[in-house]
Amino acid sequence: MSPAGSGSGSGSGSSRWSPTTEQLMILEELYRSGIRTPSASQIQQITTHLSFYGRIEGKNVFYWFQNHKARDRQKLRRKLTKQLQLQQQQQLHHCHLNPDITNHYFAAAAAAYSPCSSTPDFPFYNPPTFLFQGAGGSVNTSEQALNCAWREGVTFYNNGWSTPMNVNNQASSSSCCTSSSRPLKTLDLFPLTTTRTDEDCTTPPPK
Amino acid sequence: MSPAGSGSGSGSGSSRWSPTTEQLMILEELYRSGIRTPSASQIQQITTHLSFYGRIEGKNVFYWFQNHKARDRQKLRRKLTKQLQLQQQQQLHHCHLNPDITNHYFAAAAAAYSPCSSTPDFPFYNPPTFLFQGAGGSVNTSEQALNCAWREGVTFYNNGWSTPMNVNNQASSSSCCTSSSRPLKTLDLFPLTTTRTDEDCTTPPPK
DNA sequence: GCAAATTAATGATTTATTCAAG
DNA sequence: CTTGAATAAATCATTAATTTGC
Repeated sequence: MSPAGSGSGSGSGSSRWSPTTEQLMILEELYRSGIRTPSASQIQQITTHLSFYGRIEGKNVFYWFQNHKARDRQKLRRKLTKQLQLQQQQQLHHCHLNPDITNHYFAAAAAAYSPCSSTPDFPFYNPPTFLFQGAGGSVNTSEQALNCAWREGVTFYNNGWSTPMNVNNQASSSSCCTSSSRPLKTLDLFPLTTTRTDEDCTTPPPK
Repeated sequence: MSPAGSGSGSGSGSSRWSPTTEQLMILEELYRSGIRTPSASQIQQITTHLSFYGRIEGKNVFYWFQNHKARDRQKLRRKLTKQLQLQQQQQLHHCHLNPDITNHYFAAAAAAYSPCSSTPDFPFYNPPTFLFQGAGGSVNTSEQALNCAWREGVTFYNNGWSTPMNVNNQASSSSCCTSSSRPLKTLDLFPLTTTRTDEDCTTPPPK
């Protein structure tokens, strides 16, 4: 899908972000590597990193993971449902099991766990909140233009979102609202070297 | 999770906000007066105003409206459902309608709209997005300690939330991350005079 | 080939549900 | 049991693919 070089935006002010292929690839890699609900600081890091490949904001990253997770789940669910129906039909056809037990949930779970299913992770059964560290936020945001205005993010109202955000990346440790001093423990989402370790992202701590 | 700091700097760290009676009264009045989903700047204003009566943060205001709206709705719904069931039972008893049509939704809607129902607003059928203005955000946040860190708000992770936030109110137009210049159109949520106009809040623009 | 029309993907918002403190 | 906080599900809305008639 989306061979769409999509010209990487270019067209400037389109109302909604559309990821460049590179951004998409990285996001998907992160997702595959286990990230599902990145923390605020992770989002910051990812955003900063991806902004090298084109215009992007934190909320885009946030939404992307939200949606990707949800739609993955939904896809899986749909598949299972279909599979289940088929099985039931076949069973009814074949050996005429008594259908009154209806432990569907069990069956579904079993189906989910046992068979092929090349995908390495079941979003559902992942620990919902991982990737925590005390680590604390207040990453030095590259997006200094960000409105501090409190909750521009949560209400989702576009009121103040359109951050100009120079597509420049990191640099600018403009301690805009940075709270005093922090460890700033970098999470190694993206290793600082250029080598792509490909597997180092966010191996979630046991919790 | 992460009771982490939370203590808002001050030692008083109870992990969750509980509104003072005054705060609650004001919030409820605002709710009654029609506010359902306050915009970011409204939240800022409300927060600032309420912070006079005790520790409070923007997210508290946000959540309060979210929950209040939702639970109002749910209460209404439950009431209607019950009412509906009663009616149906009675009807079945009385005139024995054929029950196979099952346009319950319709019935429910009808019931919701037509009869008494003293509550002035049906949350469901409110225009989902109102309270828009170009107005733009970047209110001069009183919470200068706010982490600009992008999305501390959206992910909801408490990572960086525990804003010290001096309970002082406005003052300090510490243009922390304030984007350049803005109209700062004050919305008159709280008229600067002491007279309470009681009806001036958020008459949503047609869209 | 190429736009207008249609459909499929998917970014962004809102609503419902769940968790847990008091 | 109430209610603040957080997440997941449903929904809306816009953009990209795709089709269709020319």
